[in-house]
Amino acid sequence: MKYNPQQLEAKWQAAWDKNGLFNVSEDPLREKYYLLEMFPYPSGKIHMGHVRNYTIGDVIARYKRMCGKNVLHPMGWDAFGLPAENAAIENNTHPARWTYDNINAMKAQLKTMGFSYDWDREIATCDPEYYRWEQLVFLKMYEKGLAYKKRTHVNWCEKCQSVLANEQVENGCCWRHTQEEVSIREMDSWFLKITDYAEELLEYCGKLSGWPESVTAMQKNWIGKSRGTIIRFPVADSKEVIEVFTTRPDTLFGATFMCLAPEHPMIKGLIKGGSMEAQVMDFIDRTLKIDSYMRTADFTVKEGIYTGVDCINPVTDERIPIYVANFVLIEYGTGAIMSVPTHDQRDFEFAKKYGLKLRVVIQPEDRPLKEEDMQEAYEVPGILVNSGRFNGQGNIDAQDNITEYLQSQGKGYKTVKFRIRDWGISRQRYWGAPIPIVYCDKCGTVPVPADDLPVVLPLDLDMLPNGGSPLPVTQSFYETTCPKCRGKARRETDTMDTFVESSWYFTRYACPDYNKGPLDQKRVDYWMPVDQYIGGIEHAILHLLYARFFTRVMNDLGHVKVREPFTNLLTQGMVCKETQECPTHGYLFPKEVKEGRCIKCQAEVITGNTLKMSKSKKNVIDPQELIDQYGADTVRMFCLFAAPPEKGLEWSDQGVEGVFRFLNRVWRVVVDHLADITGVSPYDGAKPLEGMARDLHRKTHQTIKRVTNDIDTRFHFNTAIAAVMELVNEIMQLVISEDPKDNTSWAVIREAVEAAIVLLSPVSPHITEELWRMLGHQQHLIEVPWPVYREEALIEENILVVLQVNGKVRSKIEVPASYDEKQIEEFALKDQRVVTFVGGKQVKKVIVVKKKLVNVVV
RNA sequence: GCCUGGGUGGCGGAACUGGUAGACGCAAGGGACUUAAAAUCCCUCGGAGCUUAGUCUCUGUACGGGUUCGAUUCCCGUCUCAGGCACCA
Repeated sequence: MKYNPQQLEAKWQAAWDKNGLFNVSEDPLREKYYLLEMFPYPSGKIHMGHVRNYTIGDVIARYKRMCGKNVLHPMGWDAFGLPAENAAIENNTHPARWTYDNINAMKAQLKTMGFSYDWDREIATCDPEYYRWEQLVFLKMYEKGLAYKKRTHVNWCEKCQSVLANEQVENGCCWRHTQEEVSIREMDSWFLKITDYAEELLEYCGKLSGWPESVTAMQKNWIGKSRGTIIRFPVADSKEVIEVFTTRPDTLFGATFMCLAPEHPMIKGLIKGGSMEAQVMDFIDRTLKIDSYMRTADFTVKEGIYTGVDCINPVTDERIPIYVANFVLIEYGTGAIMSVPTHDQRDFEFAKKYGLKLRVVIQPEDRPLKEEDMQEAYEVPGILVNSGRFNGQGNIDAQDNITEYLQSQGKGYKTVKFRIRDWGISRQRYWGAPIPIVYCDKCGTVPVPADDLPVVLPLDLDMLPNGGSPLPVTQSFYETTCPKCRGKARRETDTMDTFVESSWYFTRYACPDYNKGPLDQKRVDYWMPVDQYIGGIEHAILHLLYARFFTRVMNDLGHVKVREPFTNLLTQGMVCKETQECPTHGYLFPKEVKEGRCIKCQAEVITGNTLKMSKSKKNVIDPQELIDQYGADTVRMFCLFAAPPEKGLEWSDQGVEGVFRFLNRVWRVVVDHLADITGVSPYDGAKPLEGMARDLHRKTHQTIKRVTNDIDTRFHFNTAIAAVMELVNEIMQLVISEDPKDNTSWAVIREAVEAAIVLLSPVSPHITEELWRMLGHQQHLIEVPWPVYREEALIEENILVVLQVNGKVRSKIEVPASYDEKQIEEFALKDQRVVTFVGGKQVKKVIVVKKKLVNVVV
């Protein structure tokens, strides 16, 4: 009987489905385990990245289930988003139609992979029954001031025809359109007040012990807390005061000029009627025309202009000039800085360029520092000089002392600044959740009453050919009555960033059918938090930070008990493959290459770098084709075997072959000896064993131990699979080379075969299920308890001891395991090769490591 | 520049707390079976050396040092790759 994966996989998937094998409910008597993979955007087809992500998750889900946990393992769809609108225009269809067709297609594909999802909990975020609760949460946030609208400078992507959040801008470009530079526009926009939670989000980064440090480090970086001091500089000959933010108050006595951001609101007033008014305005106009990416690029030359106005250094009482400078950022600190050219490299360069004064206020301990000799700023610790009463203090101590002094004089105060800014969620898009707000000429901004929710996204309208949102031109949508005065009013036509949906979907999985509120507290409290979350590293900041923020909001609103959503996080690496390029036809799909040549022109194909699989580079493998050829079990196993999950996975067609060969070996070892194996019960440890049977029995239990350890504590599925491969190799050896005739040997073989099947079942669930039934079992494998190794089976009568002389391996001996250290040492010193290498020299020292090694030092 | 994480055979990767470096797999080479091929099975496989071809010797985990009886593993320095942040005052 031949291994026919397609046929038996379909059979078992149907059986699991029919029995509702993966559907779960709350059971207070059992320990819960919530395993979650990041839900996909329904683009139409699953790709290798999905397959890897979901396979890793499925192995853990099945493993935990076999260990007796009540496992929640749901799946759903991040269903709003721009591609649906573009596709709708292109194919003359509707985003909803396109989205739901894609969901159906992808769901069918996921089912052919045999993943153990509870499909009864499926969520699509574009369903009004989902986003109505999101709208409700938005209204509650609005009430508490956590959602607000303001006119401000925002990031605009021309391709998206929409505003983007700061987190969605990468290297000055849109995160979805990496070639599209983001421009700055001034617009009305809705924001969520993530900055209220900045301190806590940062603090908990240090407590997320189940997260990779790289991710928490990135988040810390993004939140960007810095402690510093606000210092008030009076404007000379005026009552005005300019506040600056600095992290280096210790250098205050060396501040010899000030710089303002071009957008600083006080500039116009300061220069009005002054000698420099026209020139300064011209400079500001020129600077602001340059887009923000170019303006802040590191190669942009530092430039500034004197305003003609001075201010007073509050500790030296000296008049210092005020400049406007292109490198000062309005959004950080106060948009004004005090400049200390002697101890800050940027200020040093600026001062040299414009001939400004230098004053050393920190002296190194080993050499004198003089202003006229300086080639660069002195930025490391030292002792304060030229700093009045603070002279002689170490500069680190002086930071607090000077701040306290300023505070006592009313000239400044200690403060904390964050880099993170509020989350801009307005999108000028159609295919998203409507923001439940109404604008009334009389009453102003009015929230939609909770009873009127959901504000349903209308489906009966046509897309605009230019790609813009049809909502602002759809009268039936935007025309409404004011909930307060019943007069004519206009609906908000912006929709929410799709990251809002993904910020709470994981809680909704606990109660997807609940219709009295966003969350059914009882069920959510049972399942939350997510015990293990798995997804791509690309969401290190975006989704994972938003979700942590949103969970805190939901907690403050009383919807969930937890404050952190994800206890453990696994970020899997990308799936990569080398690119192939034809000199005339550009990048080629693997199919377009035959024997190293382009099938269109026969030119020799250039093999390029190994890069993340992407359609644009055409270095993609369609998982469906692999499933059709080898079956899901092979595809799943290869994804796990080729590399540990957090590392990149390099695609290898031969590697897939190899895994397929292995599964065939497992198949044959059972099928070819079915009568012999089923003729006995698995070895139970009662009868003493010897020879190869004893070795195999030991190997079986060693393998159980290794695999359990690899999966449970390390998620190193590659070594777990390797361990089972070793076991299968040993089974084959006994079956083929020894050709056993006795029942005891077959009983040991049966024990080993069953262990191999059960241990492999989370990885390749179909073939193992089939073999398990062949052996006469009735249960589904997922209902079989995870095997436990027997300690006594691991005991070895002889152990191998490595003998070293001066740290070099010279011999290996087998000694009875019962030997103590003294006996082993005696044995080692008598070993012929050890004697040779000692060569009659004086033995200085003998190190004995129990059951492992002896090192003789001469 | 700063913050993470890496660098081990021809390749993907093992080596868990410092104790035999290279598990497992791929590729390659040789052999068995076969009229032949496929499939399958067996053997070899880091490098160099050899008057004893071995249970041999030397060498080898990016590079240079150190600690240790012993270092892929710990410490210091350097190079390099990947990801993130970056004129943040």
